[in-house]
Amino acid sequence: MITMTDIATKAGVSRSAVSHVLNDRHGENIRIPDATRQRILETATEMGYRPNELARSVASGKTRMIGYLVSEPNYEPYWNTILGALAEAEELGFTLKVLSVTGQTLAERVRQCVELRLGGIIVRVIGDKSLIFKEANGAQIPVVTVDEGVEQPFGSSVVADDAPGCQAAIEHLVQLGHSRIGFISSGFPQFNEGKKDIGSIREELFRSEMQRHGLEVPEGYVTRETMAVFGPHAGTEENMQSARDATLALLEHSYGHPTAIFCWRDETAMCVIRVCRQAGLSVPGDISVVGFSDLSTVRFFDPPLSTVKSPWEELGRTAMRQIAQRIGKEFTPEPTTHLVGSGFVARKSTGPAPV
Amino acid sequence: MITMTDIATKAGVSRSAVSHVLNDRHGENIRIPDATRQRILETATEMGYRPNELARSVASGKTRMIGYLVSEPNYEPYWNTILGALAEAEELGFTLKVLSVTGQTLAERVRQCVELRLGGIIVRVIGDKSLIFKEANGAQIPVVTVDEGVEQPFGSSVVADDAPGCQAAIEHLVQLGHSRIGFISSGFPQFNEGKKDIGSIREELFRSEMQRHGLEVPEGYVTRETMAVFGPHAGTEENMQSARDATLALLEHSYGHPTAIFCWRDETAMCVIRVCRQAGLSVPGDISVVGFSDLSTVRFFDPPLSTVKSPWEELGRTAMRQIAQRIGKEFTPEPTTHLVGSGFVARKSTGPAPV
DNA sequence: CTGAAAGCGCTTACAG
DNA sequence: CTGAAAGCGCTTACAG
Repeated sequence: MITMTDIATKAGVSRSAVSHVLNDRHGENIRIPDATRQRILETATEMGYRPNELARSVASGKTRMIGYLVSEPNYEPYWNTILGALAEAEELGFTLKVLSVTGQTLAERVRQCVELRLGGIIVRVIGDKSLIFKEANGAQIPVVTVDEGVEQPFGSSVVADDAPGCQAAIEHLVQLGHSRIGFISSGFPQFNEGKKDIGSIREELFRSEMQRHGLEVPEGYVTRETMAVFGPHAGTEENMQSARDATLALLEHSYGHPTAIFCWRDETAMCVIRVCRQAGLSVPGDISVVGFSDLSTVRFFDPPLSTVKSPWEELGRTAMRQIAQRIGKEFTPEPTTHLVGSGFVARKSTGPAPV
Repeated sequence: MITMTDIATKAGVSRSAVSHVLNDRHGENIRIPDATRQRILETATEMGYRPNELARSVASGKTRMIGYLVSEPNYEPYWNTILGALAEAEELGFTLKVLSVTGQTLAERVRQCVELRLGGIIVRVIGDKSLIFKEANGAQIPVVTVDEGVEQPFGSSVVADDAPGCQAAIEHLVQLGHSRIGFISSGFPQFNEGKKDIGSIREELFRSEMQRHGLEVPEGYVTRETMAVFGPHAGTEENMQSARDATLALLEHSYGHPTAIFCWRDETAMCVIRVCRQAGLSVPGDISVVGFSDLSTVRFFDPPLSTVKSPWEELGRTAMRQIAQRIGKEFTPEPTTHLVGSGFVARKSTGPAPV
C-alpha cells in the first residue's frame, strides 16, 4: 500500500502538506497554493492512494467506529434495530461493528470495545449491564441502550413508545364494533420475581385504553403465555402449549369468548389464529385477532395479520443519533430517555364484530 | 487511557519488555525473568491497562477485523448468514464489521474496506461485483462471496447445496403417497435475460428428483411467480397476485390439481396455502405444501410449514473460515467453491396423499 | 504560506 | 536476557 510519504516524495513536498490537502484542512495557519494542492491531489489519485483509517485514528485519538452489543441478534426485532443503527451510522459517516454477547462472553466483548477504542456503544443486552457501564465509563465511551423495554439505571436509553400503536389498535377494534376484547399477555414476570417486561407494559396500556373507551375487562379476559420465540425450543408443539392454553381459556370463558383478541406479540397472535381455526372459529369472521411487532412474514400469514407496528428500525436510528451527538462533546453521563412512537397496520385478521 | 509507557515507567522497565510480556511473546531472543514478568503483569492490571488494538494494527500491519458487504441485510436469510459469520468470527478471535451496500454506495463501502485495512471481506451483494474484486485485489485483501446463488467469476465462493434438501422433500412426499407433485418456481429469469437464479436451480433439482423416482412432471405442473419478499411492495395484495396466479394455474390444471405443491421459497408456500384454503381445499388434508428456506416464523404458520432447511448460518460460518484460512498466507486469488448441505424439516403442511 | 519536528501507542529486529 | 532505537502511517502545533 502506498503512503503519504510516497506521495510527498513524488510530489516534492512535505508530508504535512500532503496531510493538509488530503484532509482538506484550511484555516489561519494553513494556506497551500492551488498549484501544489492540485499536484498533490493528482499524484495521490494517480498512485491510487488510500488513507489508513487506523493510523489516522491512532494519531488523532478519534475514531468513527461504533459498537453494537446485542444478546440475541437472530430475533427479528433485535436485528431490525441493528439495521436501523447501521443505516444511520453509514449516513452519518460512521461505521458499525456488531458484537454478539452471551452471559459468558459479555466481559470479553466489552473489553474488545475499549481495546478497539470505539467511539460509542449501543447496547441491546438481556441481563445485567453494569459491567458495560463500568468499563465504558472508565474508557470515556458514551453508551446508549436501545429497546431495553423497561427502566435502565444508567446511560441514555431509547425505547419504543407502545402507547400510540396500542391506542390505534383498540380504536380500530372499537370502530369495527368490538366491545368484548381479550388480551394475551406475557407470563414471564412471574418467573422473574414479578419484574415487569414489555408484555406487562402492553397489558397496562390495553387496560387503560379499554377504560378510556368505557369498555370493561372482565376477570379472566387477560391470560398469559410464556412461549419461547427464539432459541432451540421455539416452535415445538410443547413450547406452544402455553399460548394454546391462554387462547383456550379465552375461548371457553364463562361470559362467552371475546370477539377480538389482542396479543402482546405476533407469534402469539399466529398461535391464537391456529387455535381458533381448530376450534371451528373463522378469523376474522367469528373472531378478530391483533398482534404486536409487525414481523416481516406476518403479512404472508393466512389471514395477513393486523398488528401494532413497532418502530424497530427507527429505534436503532435514534440510538445512533444519540451516540453521534454525544461524541465530541465532553463526556456527560447524565441519563436521558428518548421515546419512539409505534403505529398500527390493519390487514385481514380483523373484521366487523359478529352480531 | 493508560499506555504501555505508563506501565514501563511505573514498573521501571523498558517499553519493549512490557510489550513482550503483555503479548506473551517468548522465544529465542526473548527471555524475561519471572519476577519482572510478574511485576509488569501486576502493574498492568492494577493500572487498568487496556491495549490499543488500533495502534497494534498500525504497528504490526495486521488486523483482525473482517468486513461483510451485504445488499439487503433485512431479508432473513441474508442476515442469518451474517450472524453465522459473526459467530464464527468471534470464536476465531476476529471482529466483524457489516457494511450495507446499494448500487449508489457500493464504491464508497469498498473504499471504506480498504481504508480500514480490513483483513478480509465477505460479500453478499446483488448486482455487479467487479469493483469489489478490483479494489480488494489491489489492496491484497482476500474476498469470499457467500450464498451468491449461481456462478461467480472471481474469488472463493461458498454456496448452499440445495440438492440434499430437495431430495429429502421429494422422498418425504413420495413416502406419503404423492405422485402428482407440482412446483412453483421463480419467474425472475425472464426479466433478466434468462439468467438463472436459485429458483431455476431448485426447479432443475425438482425435475431430476422426480425423474429419479420415475414420476412424471406434466406440462403445466411447473408454474412461476415473481412476488417481492422484501422492500416496500412486499406483502401488498397486488404484489402477491403472481403467486396467487401460479397457484390457481396448478389447482385448475386440466389433469386435476397436484396432490402436493413444492415451492421454491417459503413466502410462496404461505401464499399457496392461503389460496388453497380460499379454494376450499384443506392443507394437508386435500393438498400438501412444501416450502424452501425455513424462515424462523414459518413454524408458527397455520399449519406449521414443512420445508427445506437452507443452511444460512453455516454458510456464513464457512465463509468466515475460508477468510481466516486465507489470512496470513500469501495472497492467492485462485478461486474455490465450497458447498454447504441443506436439510428438510417435516411439520404439518404435508400429509398422506388423498386417495 | 510551508516544512521540520514531535507525537499517537504500539511492534520488532538488533545490539549488547 | 534486556533495553535503546527505528519504524508503522498518520496528525498537529509551531517555527520560520
